[in-house]
Amino acid sequence: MTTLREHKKQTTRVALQEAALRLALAHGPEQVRVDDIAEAAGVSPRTYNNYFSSREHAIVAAVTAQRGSRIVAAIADRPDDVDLATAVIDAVVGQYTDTGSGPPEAMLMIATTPALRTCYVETVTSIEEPLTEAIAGRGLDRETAEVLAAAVEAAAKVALKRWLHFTGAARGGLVIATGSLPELVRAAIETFRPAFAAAARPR
Amino acid sequence: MTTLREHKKQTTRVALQEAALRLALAHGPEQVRVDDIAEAAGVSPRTYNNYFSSREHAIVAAVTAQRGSRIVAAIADRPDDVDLATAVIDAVVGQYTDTGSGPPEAMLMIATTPALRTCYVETVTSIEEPLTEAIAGRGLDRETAEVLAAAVEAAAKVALKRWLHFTGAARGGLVIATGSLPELVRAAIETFRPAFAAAARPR
DNA sequence: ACGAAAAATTGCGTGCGCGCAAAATTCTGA
DNA sequence: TCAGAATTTTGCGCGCACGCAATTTTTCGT
Repeated sequence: MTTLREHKKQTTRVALQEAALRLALAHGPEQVRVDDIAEAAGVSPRTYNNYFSSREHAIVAAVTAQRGSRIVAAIADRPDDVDLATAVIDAVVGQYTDTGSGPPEAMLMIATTPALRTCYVETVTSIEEPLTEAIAGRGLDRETAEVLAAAVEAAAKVALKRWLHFTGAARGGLVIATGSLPELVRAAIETFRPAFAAAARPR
Repeated sequence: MTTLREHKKQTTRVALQEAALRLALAHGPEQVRVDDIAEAAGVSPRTYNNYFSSREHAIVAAVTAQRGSRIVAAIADRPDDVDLATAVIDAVVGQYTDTGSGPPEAMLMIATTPALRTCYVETVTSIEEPLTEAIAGRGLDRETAEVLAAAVEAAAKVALKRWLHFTGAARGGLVIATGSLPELVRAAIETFRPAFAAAARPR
């Protein structure tokens, strides 16, 4: 087990995330350059892009880091007699509960900054592959698992966009009555329960 | 109807698309810079980015331009007694038939160039909004329509990735038996037929 | 037909993303 | 312990994306 290397990589990755979030919260997200983050993390600017492919990525990653692994764990921990749709929905919804979303100011900043908002929604993509594995692990063939995982991901994105839309609009004083984020996510994914049921039925 | 303006915009947009595709096919996609495309279209480099947000976008747009409007038309042209799922699936699948995909060399270039491949898959996103309208137009509430449209889009992306993966792999001499693109798209979306059925049922 | 309003084009400046090759660091086997 | 292999970090350079403000083009009311 090669350890020193992986450990160091993980360390600088976390250092970059935390530096990025801290600086963004302190000076405003538009005011922090990649060079600032790199310097704060004690690393060269070029190295930043070995870890994150955009300026916003590190900031958002500070909040969304281990989402994928948490979801697979949540699904795996569920007894096998729980039907697949329920297990998946609960697992994904669980990731969008207040707990574990990092400091509350962070989410506000992300919701009110267009570039961060976009990046945040895109990170939902990171659940696709683990979700596929988890679904395939419950006996569905891989092809179907991929499509269902993609659908869940898409539904989560839609829910997220709605929520961010309203949260962002709240800045302008206009607040429309709408569900909480977990409720929105659940309702959206629930649309596919019939598809899960049909896919789980051996044909 | 303000016409001169819109007409001119449409003209330069098309000029940029065609110039981009032509140059990319001629010299290879990596060898053509934004400035080259702009010059070939008789427009300033800065203007290029008023029309397309990335270097690859114009090239891909030359092939995918009016996909959204074609899909809504295809759905609208279907008699109302055809069930929604069928109408949507046929409409989307119809867009991935050989016809209308532009010159065949173009698709090969896109399939074998990573940056273009990524961009091409992303353009599927452009069907989301029109698809939402079309579905909502058939009597489903907007919320559900959005989620279903997103799922269809996601399924199409998965199918596209599979197809591109194999097409790309064919370069390396490894060809795995797999369906044609339309068949892949159809099979993927078919997964959601139950969800469409359940959503169409008034509750 | 003309002048003001609206909108598109353009040049400029800045920061970003990344390929490449050299330098530094870490790992492996003897 | 140490030399060579493997991997990571870094500096450099290029082209891209885009905000901004000035300029040019198109539209519209009279």
